Amino acid sequence: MAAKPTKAPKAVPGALSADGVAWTRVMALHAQVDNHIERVLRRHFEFGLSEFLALAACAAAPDGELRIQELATAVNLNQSSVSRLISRLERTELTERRLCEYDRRGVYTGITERGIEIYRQAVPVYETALRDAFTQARADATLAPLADAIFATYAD
Amino acid sequence: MAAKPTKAPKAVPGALSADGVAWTRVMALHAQVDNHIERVLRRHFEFGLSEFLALAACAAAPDGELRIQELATAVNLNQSSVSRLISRLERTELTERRLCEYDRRGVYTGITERGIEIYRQAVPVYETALRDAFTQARADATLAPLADAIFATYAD
DNA sequence: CAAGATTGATCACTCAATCTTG
DNA sequence: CAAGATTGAGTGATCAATCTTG
Repeated sequence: MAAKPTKAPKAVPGALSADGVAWTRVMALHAQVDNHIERVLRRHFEFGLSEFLALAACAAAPDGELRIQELATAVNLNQSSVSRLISRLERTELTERRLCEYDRRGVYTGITERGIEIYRQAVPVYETALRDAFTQARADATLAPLADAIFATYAD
Repeated sequence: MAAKPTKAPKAVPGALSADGVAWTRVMALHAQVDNHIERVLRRHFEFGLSEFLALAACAAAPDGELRIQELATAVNLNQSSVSRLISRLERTELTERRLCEYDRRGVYTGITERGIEIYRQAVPVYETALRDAFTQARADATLAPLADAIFATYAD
């Protein structure tokens, strides 16, 4: 979004701005990495990325439990989607619904012992899939600089 | 648990690496921007982001036409999804199927005059939605540095 | 048989409506 | 009435299978 000094935008009708092009790269990178992680997770477990993120969020929370709204933020989905997501996780005993005593409208989604065990197995699979996907993406000259920038931004 | 009150109590078995955290930010940013653009496009037109990207790809191609595989790369979807995508675009006369004379297995998806007109109207809507989404995302301290890095990477 | 495209079945996500509780 | 969660209906994306052509 930084102002570009002395470059006139292309007058070609239908041409995207520099920012538009940048976002196009982000979408491409995201699609590639996301698809790869999704496939790898489903190949090894009985769930995909949304379920993994939900388990991760619960595992990191106090008492291993979170409410629908909190989970929605953590997995980037809405209430409705999360309600169905935790129904899937519950079917395989990875999480369980716990009633909230102080506000009976609320429902806690708590990760089970089995859920913790499976999640721990999934973490290294996820991390490996992520690294592999990025290695693959770096082969694309248009994506390599973006891949580098992302990790550099959050390198501690 | 919690036997060490010192530093790094997050050395828990289920903790994500720095790269893992970085990708979490990317997913959050992508979800927010993607959702916003999708909603804005559908509010103004009769299609969403995938259709917009397909129109953009065709508009930028020689003769305004592309084959399924090329479109699949441009919009980050597979053959099957693109086949249905162009069926939708065809229903509203934004594109048309053109047979390939030299390889009758192939099919060209060509943007129509009407498609070009609508696409030109959509570009500024898309660009504005993109900027608005990023402005919103920058309000989140964990996403701001990523937002900056993305545009800086392609600002040449 | 391989490559390109389409179709049937299935699934995850979304919106809108509904139900319950504060 | 507002907030939190769930459910019904509809859509877009995917896999696998199929059809056609090289």
